[in-house]
Amino acid sequence: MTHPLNDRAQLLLKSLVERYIRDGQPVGSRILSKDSGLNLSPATIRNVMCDLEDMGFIRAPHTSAGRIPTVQGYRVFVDSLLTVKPLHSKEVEQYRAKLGSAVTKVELVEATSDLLSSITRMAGVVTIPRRKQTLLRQIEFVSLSDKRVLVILVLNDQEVQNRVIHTEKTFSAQELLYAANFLNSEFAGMELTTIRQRLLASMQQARNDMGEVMQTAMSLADQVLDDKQQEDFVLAGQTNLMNFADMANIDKLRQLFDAFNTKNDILHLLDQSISAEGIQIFIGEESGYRVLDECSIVTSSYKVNDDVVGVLGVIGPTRMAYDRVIPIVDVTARLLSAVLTSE
Amino acid sequence: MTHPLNDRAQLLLKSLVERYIRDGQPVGSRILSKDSGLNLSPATIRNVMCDLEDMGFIRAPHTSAGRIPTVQGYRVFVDSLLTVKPLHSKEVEQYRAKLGSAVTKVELVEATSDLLSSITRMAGVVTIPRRKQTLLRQIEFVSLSDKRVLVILVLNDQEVQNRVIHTEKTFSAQELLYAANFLNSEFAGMELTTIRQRLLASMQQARNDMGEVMQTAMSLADQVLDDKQQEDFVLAGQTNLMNFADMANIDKLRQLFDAFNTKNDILHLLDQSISAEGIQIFIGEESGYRVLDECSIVTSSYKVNDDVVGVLGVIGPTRMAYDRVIPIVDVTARLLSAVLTSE
DNA sequence: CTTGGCACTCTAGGCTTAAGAGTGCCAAGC
DNA sequence: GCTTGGCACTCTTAAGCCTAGAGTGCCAAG
Repeated sequence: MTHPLNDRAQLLLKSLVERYIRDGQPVGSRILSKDSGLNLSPATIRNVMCDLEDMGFIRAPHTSAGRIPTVQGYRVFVDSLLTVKPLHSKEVEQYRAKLGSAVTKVELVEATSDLLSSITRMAGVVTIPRRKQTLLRQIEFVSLSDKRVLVILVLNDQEVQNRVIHTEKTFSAQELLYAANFLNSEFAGMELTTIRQRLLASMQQARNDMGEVMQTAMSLADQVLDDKQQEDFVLAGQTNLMNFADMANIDKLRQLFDAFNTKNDILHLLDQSISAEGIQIFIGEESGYRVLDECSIVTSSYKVNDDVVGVLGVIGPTRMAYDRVIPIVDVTARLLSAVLTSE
Repeated sequence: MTHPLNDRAQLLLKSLVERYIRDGQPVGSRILSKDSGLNLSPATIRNVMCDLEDMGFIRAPHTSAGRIPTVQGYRVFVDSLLTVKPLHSKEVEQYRAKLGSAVTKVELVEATSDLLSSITRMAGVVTIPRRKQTLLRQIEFVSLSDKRVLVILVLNDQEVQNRVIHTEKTFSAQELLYAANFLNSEFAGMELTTIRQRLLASMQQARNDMGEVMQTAMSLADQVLDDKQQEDFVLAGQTNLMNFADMANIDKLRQLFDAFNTKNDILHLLDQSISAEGIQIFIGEESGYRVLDECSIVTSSYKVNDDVVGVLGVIGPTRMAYDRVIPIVDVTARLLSAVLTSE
């Protein structure tokens, strides 16, 4: 459907939202009359504002205040009225440099989150990138004290994971070396999920043919591969949110912070953006989570080699400078993708 | 020196502080007259309160409010007037169970921090335990892609550390295995600092006598051992602090949260407790850090095998229930020590 | 369709007032 | 000499009142 709004109404809505975002004060007809560029008297403007209110795009906090945007008002503004402020290339260069100085992957994610929060002066959030395909490069066993074995997985040539597993008997270093060699020769270079399937298959099929050590090696490997990658995100600048009187009462804010700590809700919300290309915006109650009622979230997915692997974004008050935040999130996502892909 | 306070003044100060901690309201002479158990009229009490004010233990927020304790007042209260509320053994058992369910060391520290914050409804903090003596159990090398080697250190039979180092040439798996075997046979079971010293010594002494691989092994090991353990702490329940109107303005609170994120100041403060036996308490400005002006911190060191390895504590408003918090911190420190020692 | 005029409504802030709490001091009493 | 009731005084808090100002909706004229 097209908007039931004529050009003039759209322009006025745009002016109103921009003005409100700038000043944080309800906007009245007089201000809008001067501000909009149209040469209309306040009375005329009032008529239009009345229509806009009927359609649910703006509302008056009380009789004699101006109007402020509703969630639907912001929505229209963001979807079809917004003029985005592109970033200067100088700034972009600066940001690129900041991300470039990160060494490990975790540092990179943290740097990105910091970057988002410091530029926008709101809260920045970046999910830990998923591994799209996880190739096993190498597996090693180290025997610890009795009945405990340390398993080291080298994945994708970059990442290292290790965990300790408990076994039924104590293995000698020889046995473990033997097992590792076998697994490496058999499975190195393959995908973890594939390996897992094959392991299961051969364990059932050929139970009797295998030596004891080999059997154990397989069950060890199976234990190790049997856990899903848990999702997580890194948050920066949450204290920035304490500067916004918008989220008036401390109690709301506390609930929000608790949600950051719990992580579940936020993760679910971010997950929704992972499938969508480009910038995604949740305004106020749109997110569906009560704690975020007075917040907006601007997100973008980011990629490695054209595969989406994570989401980043900014969380702030509904009344935020979308024209600035959107390009920031967009550019940051691109920069992060570039860094991850070039590695 | 002995207190310049007679018994009656002490009793009244005690009553006043207890009452103020309970209600959060300035305490007047009438209340104290009923509350203290002494059979004295408000007028008499007023005289004593006047003395207490002159000595700097209490003060009146304004002419016609009651009195509230000053930092020095709290100090006297905590040092010599307090009657501590011991915990029920049932509770202690419960706490022990909570800590017992943690698997890794990090989980244990987090559980402890959670425990402190959930019982006290304030913020809990636990430093990551220092390793007092670090025995090398095993060292392993895994060659990654070109010129990068993954080094795995197994320490104290429990801990595993790994890091990636960059080398000048690419080593074969054979070479690395050889090097690891050498280092293990030479140094397994020794302390890291000792190993480091010996490595340095033999590298200078016998440079020419050693094979190339051996030299590299040593320099690899040297690179790995050459980093100090960085201090850190785990914080839980910081949002609990948002419930205290005491730290009235959001701005103070924000500064405090920022200090939690920066970690430096808090770490320095906690460090001061690591040398002191038993419970340590910083009240208000005593801590020396402006952000903590309206907070008190109750800490205790904790041990592994009688060696102090860390500090834990609780951070809350100056007006906290010391009689409850002190035993909680004390018991938690003992429990944590016990769990760490028994491992 | 636009506009000036106008009555109306509602808020924010300033001012006043009254109630209440608590004090310090004094003089009387044990 | 300590204790106590009495009393004048101070200061805060909340309520009530009032006014200025902002903004509205509607209407009738252009």
